Amino acid sequence: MATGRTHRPATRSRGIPEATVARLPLYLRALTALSERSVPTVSSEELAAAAGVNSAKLRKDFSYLGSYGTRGVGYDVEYLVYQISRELGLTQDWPVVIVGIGNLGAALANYGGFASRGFRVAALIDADPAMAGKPVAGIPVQHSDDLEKIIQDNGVSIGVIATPAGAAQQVCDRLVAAGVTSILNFAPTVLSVPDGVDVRKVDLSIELQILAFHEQRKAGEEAASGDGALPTAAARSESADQGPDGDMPAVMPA
Amino acid sequence: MATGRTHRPATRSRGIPEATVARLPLYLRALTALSERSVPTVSSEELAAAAGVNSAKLRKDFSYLGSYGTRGVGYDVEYLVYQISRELGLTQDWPVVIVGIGNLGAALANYGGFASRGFRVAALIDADPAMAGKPVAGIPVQHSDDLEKIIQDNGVSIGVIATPAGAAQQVCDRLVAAGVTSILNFAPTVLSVPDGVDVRKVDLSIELQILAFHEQRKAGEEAASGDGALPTAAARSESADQGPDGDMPAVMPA
DNA sequence: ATGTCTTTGTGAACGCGTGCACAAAGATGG
DNA sequence: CCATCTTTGTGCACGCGTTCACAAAGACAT
Repeated sequence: MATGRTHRPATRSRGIPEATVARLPLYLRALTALSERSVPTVSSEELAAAAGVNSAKLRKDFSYLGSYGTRGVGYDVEYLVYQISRELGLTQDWPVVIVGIGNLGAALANYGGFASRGFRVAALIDADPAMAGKPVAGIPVQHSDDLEKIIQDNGVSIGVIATPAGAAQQVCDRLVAAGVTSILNFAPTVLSVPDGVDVRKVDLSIELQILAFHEQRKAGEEAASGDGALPTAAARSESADQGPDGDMPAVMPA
Repeated sequence: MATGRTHRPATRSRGIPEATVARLPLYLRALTALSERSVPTVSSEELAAAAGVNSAKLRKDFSYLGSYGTRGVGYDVEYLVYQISRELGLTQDWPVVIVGIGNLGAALANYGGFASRGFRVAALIDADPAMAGKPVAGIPVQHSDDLEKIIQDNGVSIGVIATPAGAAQQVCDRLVAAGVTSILNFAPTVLSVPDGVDVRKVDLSIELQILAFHEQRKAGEEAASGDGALPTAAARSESADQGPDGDMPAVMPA
């Protein structure tokens, strides 16, 4: 998994644990798949298997939302889809801006899974004047000079940062000042934001490093790294079960 | 953050907690930045601030690696960079294959932050015959028919899946059968893998949904959703502190 | 050498998340 | 209406992760 919670005092919002919130989208995806197959009800056991979690955990998660199941039967798929969607705030439209239209930004802009989840790419913003006006994914790129106006005109509260690390904090500050209160950060930097602003971070490099750690453990051990030979301070390394909407990865062209 | 741990029995590898492992790359990035500014030593307080964590947590994390600090002074930057790199297995070369060269796969292939961390894109693989031979990021795309041979010839143990969800499990199975034991999955699907194989998942859609949840909490509450009016089952919704290498987000062209 | 001052390393307490195991609830059949 | 069977909802215990707070360790000055 490529996630990491940033700047979140583990504040349990109205009794729903953060860990549960993080799993709701997972359940929702599995449920939507069932819904498309016109499955009327599902047991916690089946749904848990589809979502890849423990069934007891799933039931406990749902218990935070209320008692939506029927004992002896299971959960009504359609009803549960609605309840989770509502809880996640997906029944409303969320305009989103993407800042930094490089390779990644463009890939994000092309992602088709936004709309089906209530997210709408309201604008693409880049600092490069040469990009301005050029359409990406059918949306013309706008220059970052107009960032504040774009945010306000569209009532945007969620921003995606896909700029180089050096620009991320500055972009973040402007987004926040303009009214954005939730940020998804792809830049490899720790963003500092005022209280009340949520930041979530996606960092491929970190994910790979975590995999490498475990990989080393699996492969190694017998390789017996010379633990004794500690280097001096100068010895630095030179260093098919298809989702409903999401038939594509998070970032995929149509 | 766009991460989610998948299929990991919280097995504490040789005493290093999983949560600590997930933070090591963060420390490493901060340390590398200090190293580039030729800062010789750093205190836990300073480093923690740079990495965006609590200083006590950082010290405890480091304590799992050993006693690398000097009381009254702090940590030797270069030495710590080396120790963490070694612990994460970044002192060796990790050949990686990317399967699914769509928008995202291409963006990943162009990511420059791989090499500086010991990761090397050994091959790009796609199922589309039209893609075969076409260079992406200077690397010719190979057809998925040759997947097994590519894995084995290059000694690849880490695979990145950037295919549509429908193909992900099948690709995963083939990767695993060919010898891959760590997978970074960008497809919105729960992958099932045998024991001994690590899977980490990156899902943009989930991250946005989590943000939407908190956003709704912040904006809402007074919006007073009509909780009483429960819909029938049919009422479904229609639905600049620059990192060293990582001057770019995880996925950015050179 | 002695004292002071800074910073590490960690013992201990606390809180969250997980999973077990079971009682309560309801469906279903006779 | 009663018995049986399935599945939920949850009380409880356990373990991991976080944080506090402080003793131990060393640098540095005198």
